Amino acid sequence: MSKRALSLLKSHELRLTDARIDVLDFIIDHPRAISQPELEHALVHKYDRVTLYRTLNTFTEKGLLHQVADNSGSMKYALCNEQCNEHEHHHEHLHFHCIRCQETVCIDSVMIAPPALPAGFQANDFNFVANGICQKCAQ
Amino acid sequence: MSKRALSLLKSHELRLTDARIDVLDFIIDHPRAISQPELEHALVHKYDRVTLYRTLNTFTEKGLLHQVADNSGSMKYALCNEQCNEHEHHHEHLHFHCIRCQETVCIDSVMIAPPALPAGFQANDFNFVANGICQKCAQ
DNA sequence: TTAAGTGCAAAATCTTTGCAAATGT
DNA sequence: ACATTTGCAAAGATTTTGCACTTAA
Repeated sequence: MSKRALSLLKSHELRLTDARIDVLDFIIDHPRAISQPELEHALVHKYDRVTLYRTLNTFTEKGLLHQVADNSGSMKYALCNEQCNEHEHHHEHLHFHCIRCQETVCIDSVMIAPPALPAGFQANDFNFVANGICQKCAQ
Repeated sequence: MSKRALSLLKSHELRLTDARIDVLDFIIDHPRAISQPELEHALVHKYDRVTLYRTLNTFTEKGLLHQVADNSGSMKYALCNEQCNEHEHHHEHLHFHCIRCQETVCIDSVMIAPPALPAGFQANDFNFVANGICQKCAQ
C-alpha cells in the first residue's frame, strides 16, 4: 500500500480493507478518471463488481473521489484534491475525454472560474469536460 | 408539427416521420435536456424504446441535438443552436443539473470561454455542468 | 419503387439491493 | 465483540443489435 493511500484512508476514517487499498492505489498510479468496468478489468476480477461500486460510492461520499460524467456510458471517478471534503468539492479544473480511446484525464493546468449563476440556482460542484482527440491518439 | 421542427428536419435532410416530429416538438416545447426514459414516458409509450434511442442518436449525429452528460444515470439531449453541424458543435454555455429533481437545463446566459488546451489535445465540443439545487427546488 | 425508419425480441452493459458470511478495529 | 465490509444471487435500469415489416419520398 502506498503512503498516500494509507494517509487518505486514515484521514477520512475509513477501514483499511484490501479492496479499498487496491482501488485507491490503482487510481493514484493512474492519474485519470476510472470507471467500475475498467477497475474490475484492471484488478483482474479480484473483487466483486458490487464491492467496487460500493467502494467508489463510499470514496465519493467521503470526499476522496469525484464523479466525472463523460459520455462513455459509465460513470468515472477521479482523485479529489486536498480541499475537498464530504460536503464541498473544488474541481474547477477541466477534464478531457478522448472519443477515440475513451480515456478521460484531469487537466489540472486548465482551471475554469466557477461562473455566477442566475438568481435561485445554487451549485455544489462543477463538471467541465472537453471532448475530442487526446495527445496519444492524435499521432 | 411546429414550424421550427419542420424547418430543422428539412434543413438536415431528415425524413418527416411521426416519431421524429413528436420527439422534436417535445424538445422544442420543453427547453431542457431530455433523456430517452423521460421521452418514452412523456410520449406515453407511443413509440418503441429503440425508436427513441435511434431518433436521439440520429439527431445528435446530424447536429440537431447535443449530449449533456450529467450524473443522473441516463444520457440527456438538448437542442443545438444554429451554428452546430454534424462536424462541429458550439455549446459553450453552462448546463445546470438539479440533484433534487434531476432536471437539467441549459443556462444560455452563462457562456464559458473555450479554454486553451495543452499541446496535442484537440477538442470538438465541451460539456459544462453545474450540479446543485435549482430555482424551483430551492423554495 | 426503394431506401430509410420502425417494432419486436433478445441480449449486452451498467448499477443497485438484500442477506449471510467474512473481516477490521 | 461488534459494527462494517464483502460476496453472491437477483433484479432493475439503460442501451444496443438483428431482422422482418412498414413507410416517406
